[in-house]
Amino acid sequence: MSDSDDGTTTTEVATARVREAILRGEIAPGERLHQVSLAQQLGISRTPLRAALLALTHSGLVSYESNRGYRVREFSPTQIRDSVLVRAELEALACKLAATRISAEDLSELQSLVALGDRLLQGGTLRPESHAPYRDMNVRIHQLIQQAAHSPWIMDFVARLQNVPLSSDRIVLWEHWDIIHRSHDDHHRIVAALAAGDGERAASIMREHIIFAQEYLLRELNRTPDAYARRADDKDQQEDKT
Amino acid sequence: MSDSDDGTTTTEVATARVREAILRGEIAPGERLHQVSLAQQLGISRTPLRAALLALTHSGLVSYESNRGYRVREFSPTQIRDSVLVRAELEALACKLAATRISAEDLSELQSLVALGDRLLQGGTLRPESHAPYRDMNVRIHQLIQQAAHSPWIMDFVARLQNVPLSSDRIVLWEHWDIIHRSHDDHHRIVAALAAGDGERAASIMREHIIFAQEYLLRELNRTPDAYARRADDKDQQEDKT
DNA sequence: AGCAACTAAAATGGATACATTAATGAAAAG
DNA sequence: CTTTTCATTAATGTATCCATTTTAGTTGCT
Repeated sequence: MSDSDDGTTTTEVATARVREAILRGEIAPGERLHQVSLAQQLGISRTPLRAALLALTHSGLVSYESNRGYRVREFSPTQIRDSVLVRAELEALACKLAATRISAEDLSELQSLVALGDRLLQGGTLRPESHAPYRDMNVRIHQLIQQAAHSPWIMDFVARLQNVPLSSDRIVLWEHWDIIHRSHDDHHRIVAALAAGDGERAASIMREHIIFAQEYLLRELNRTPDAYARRADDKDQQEDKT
Repeated sequence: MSDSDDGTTTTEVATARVREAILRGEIAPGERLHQVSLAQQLGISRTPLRAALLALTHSGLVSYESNRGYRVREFSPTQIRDSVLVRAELEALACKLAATRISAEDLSELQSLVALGDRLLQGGTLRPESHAPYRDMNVRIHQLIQQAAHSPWIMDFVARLQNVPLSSDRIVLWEHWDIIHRSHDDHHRIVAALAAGDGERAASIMREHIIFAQEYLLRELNRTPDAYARRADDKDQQEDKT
């Protein structure tokens, strides 16, 4: 087995490593994923690598054709926009379900997360060292609501949609702090609606919250295409257990 | 390789066969899927079988734990109900998207499918030999709308949700022909709304169309639990290429 | 007699060797 | 000179073998 064994199976570490390589853009979309060279590169045999590629196929990062191997999946601009619509609908449904099912613990954690966001945004802007905590808070809020919905499919499907480039809610344009403020105000309202048991209202806010963020991001990238490069800086710590 | 080679790979036929066995209920939910015995039973080696089990895991029929093997996934009644809510939301979104994107060909196929349903329902009831054509028509309408939405995720996610027992739109209570009539009237209205470009209206009807069907099915199964047995009679010809 | 620890058997995870299919390039014919 | 066909090469798909982990059974101790 590989030297760096952290308790998990070789297949799982291979999945994580190839996944990161793809998300970081080290392998271009459409590019072939040679089994032999990749296995050598990772220092493992083809067996666990094939399992990893299969896993990535089903999490939507890789495409496959019989006897013709695996490729990094590529997405059209339309597909990218559509993926956000689907995610918005799913997270809105999560709000509806969570409103009647959320536990007191989860609700209070949501409220403290919102309060944490307030502290990070104190002074009107975000200091660079607050970027990572803010992004983590954002991710955690969304995850927690999905978890409170107690629907395995919502979490699973949303996780797959997060793999679509430019669709992840982990991409934040840090310099646009007015937008960030508005976005965090949405968080306030969503959590308040959930606390009040008003799932429909939480869902409405969530839907707009997600769709606008994507729309704004794409608009800005059209204006200043170089902003995309910043995305690669953000380290990836999201797991993918399908 | 196995004797019955129809052009596809061993992994693919193994996936299909295990999938059918699970959907037919030949392997009970929660039951272990022994790799050695299953491979022997199928007359193949463990390698393609493991690939098949991994595929089924990611299509949601099988669960997996490291070093502890695969099991037939089991679903709680709540999960079953929730899965239909998710599907309803996804198919409603498909309507919204399809309304502006559907091609003339797809639209006319939808209209002829609705007309076919009218012919099958002539006389107020369904003859037994019309059951299969009616179910296929129903499935095709839903598939066609998803296809017209041009969103790979919607089709993919809905396909996974169809694997949840009692959630498939291929289950029809044939003796309740009044319900079938109402359901087909929904088809009329959905297609008409799509033709008129009114995606919101099509979405509303679709959502109710799906949620009610499930609600009614579960209610009837509570009254006469033996009706569930009929499900197994319906042959399965839906493919799962993820 | 009950519980714990150790041992053996069986099942899963991974590596290697073999078979089959697709891709590439060269050679021959039009 | 282009095109088609055939042969070679390389990559994927499958089978078998080995390693590691889990689990069940048994034995010994309290």
